[in-house]
Amino acid sequence: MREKLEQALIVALQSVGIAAGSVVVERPAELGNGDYATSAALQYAKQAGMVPRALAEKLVETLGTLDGVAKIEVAGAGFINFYLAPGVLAASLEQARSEDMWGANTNQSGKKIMVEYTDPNPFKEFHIGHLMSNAIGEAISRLLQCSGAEVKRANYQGDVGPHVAKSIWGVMKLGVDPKDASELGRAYAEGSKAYESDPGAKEEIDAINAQVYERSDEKVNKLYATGREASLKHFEELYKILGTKFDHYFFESETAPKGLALVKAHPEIFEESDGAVVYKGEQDGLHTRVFITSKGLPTYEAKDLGLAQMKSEVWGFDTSITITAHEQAGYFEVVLAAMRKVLPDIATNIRHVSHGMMRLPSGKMSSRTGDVITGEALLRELIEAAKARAAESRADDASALARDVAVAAIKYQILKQASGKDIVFDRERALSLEGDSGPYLQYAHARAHAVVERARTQGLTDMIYHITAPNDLERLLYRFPEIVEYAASKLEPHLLTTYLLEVASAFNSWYAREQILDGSTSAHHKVALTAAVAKTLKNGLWILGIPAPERM
RNA sequence: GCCCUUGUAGUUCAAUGGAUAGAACUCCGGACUUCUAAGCCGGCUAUGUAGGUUCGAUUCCUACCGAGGGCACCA
Repeated sequence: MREKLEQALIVALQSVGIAAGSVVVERPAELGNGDYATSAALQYAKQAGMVPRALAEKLVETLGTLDGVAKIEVAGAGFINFYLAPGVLAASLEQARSEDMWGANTNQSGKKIMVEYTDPNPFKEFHIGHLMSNAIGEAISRLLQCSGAEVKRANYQGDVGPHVAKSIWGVMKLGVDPKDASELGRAYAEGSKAYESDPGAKEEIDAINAQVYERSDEKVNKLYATGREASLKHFEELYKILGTKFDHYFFESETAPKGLALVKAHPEIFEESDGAVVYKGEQDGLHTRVFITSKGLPTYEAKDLGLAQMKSEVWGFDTSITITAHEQAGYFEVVLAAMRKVLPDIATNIRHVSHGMMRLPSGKMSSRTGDVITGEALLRELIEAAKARAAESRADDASALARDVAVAAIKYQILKQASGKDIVFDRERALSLEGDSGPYLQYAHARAHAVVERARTQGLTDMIYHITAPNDLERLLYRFPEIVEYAASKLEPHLLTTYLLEVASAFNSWYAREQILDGSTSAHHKVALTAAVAKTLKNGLWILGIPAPERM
């Protein structure tokens, strides 16, 4: 429809002697300004030698009547607003009501895309940053799936490296149980502190680090195997609650030897400096980074080269997207610059998406100092907060509902804002289940679902009528597929989140005004509209990775 | 010092270069013997500063001020 209007406008402009390469037809923010609008008249008024309003009127006259458009009018300084024909809206409502794939598109059809996210490290806490990466990564994966792409979810975990050595050292020192995942986080904090303050401990930890790579010490091997397994098992429980199912797991213990080999095979690209092997990023306007330490161990940089190679070996992707916090953006650029030389074919298909960080009002969280809110602790708190209400709800399983509501609350808080910005974590706000929140969307969905169910038991069929005067809700629903497309093209889930809030809000207002099951003939249409709302919210929430319970 | 991100109501966030800058939380005030009150209706308050580009700037450019992050053997 948009393209059709743009084409018609270009033709109309030509008739007044203006060769416009392109015109922009947009969605007015206010529904009162039509379903589509253009400011072309304002843009080209000068060129046409006319006042904007006169040009706009001239264009409207030239456009005449368009198929699917009920009304075209000039407004404001010279905007041209298009109002869709009721039949067009009715057709899309019918799709919304009846089609399971409502909202999906085929823009990325046939594309194979790997999305890597969450990336927690065994032996460390699963903190809020991982929750953030998980929420964003899952939503992006689903946006791409809804665009027709074949998506594989990947999780890359650091099971070797200094943090592991610190944790193992802490386990030995504190004598904690390595089978207990939460104790490992504590052990890590202990080891990390000692590493900085106690030279003796630093030496021991460095030794353990080498032993982990070489598997040379029985006791360390055993602690390592037990702790690694406990961590990974613990993470799986969280993924289950969060609704993520990974297709591929990569580990630093696997990427390390590959990365090491890649760097060593390219002495023309990497050079030695102070005993380490580095890549001079200055040649690309960046900075130098170490790929192999002076002790001969691969750093994260080298491992990432190995990872890229592994990824393309396990699955021939068209694009691989890595989602990390913004603090790694600079690092990633250097790795990518090096990768363009070492693995040029793969590097062109790698994309990095960075998001802001979760901050405490007091400042940055740090797992090294233990100043963190773990993802698990936060989820637990949220579930507790949701329990009282869930117990009074209509849900068959109150504890399952409490969990769904908790996941919605935290994910919504993350996905409602543009991904580049930091999120200031406010406990009270996160625990709030009202207003601009995930549960608000869930509630609107459950409500709509309940009405449709009731209509079914009454034997009332839902049917979209040929609308005479479309209301805001009907016009809003029409936009859903476009919003999904737009959010997918930008890899920005928040565009969908804010839209769903509008839909839920419009539905709640409408619901408060209208009696839906009023026994009149229009009840058929109102139930159908309610079903369309339910489907839109359900599909939209699915894309965001937020559960949509049917009863609350 | 250099690089990246970022400054919008008291607070947390929106606004593909457009129309009266939207929500929510907080606070105040309402409605309901009707399908779910995690809901609805009404009220208060905002674009860091100074220039520039443009018919039009929260959005683009420049400078300044503030915040966060990164910049050699951590991930």
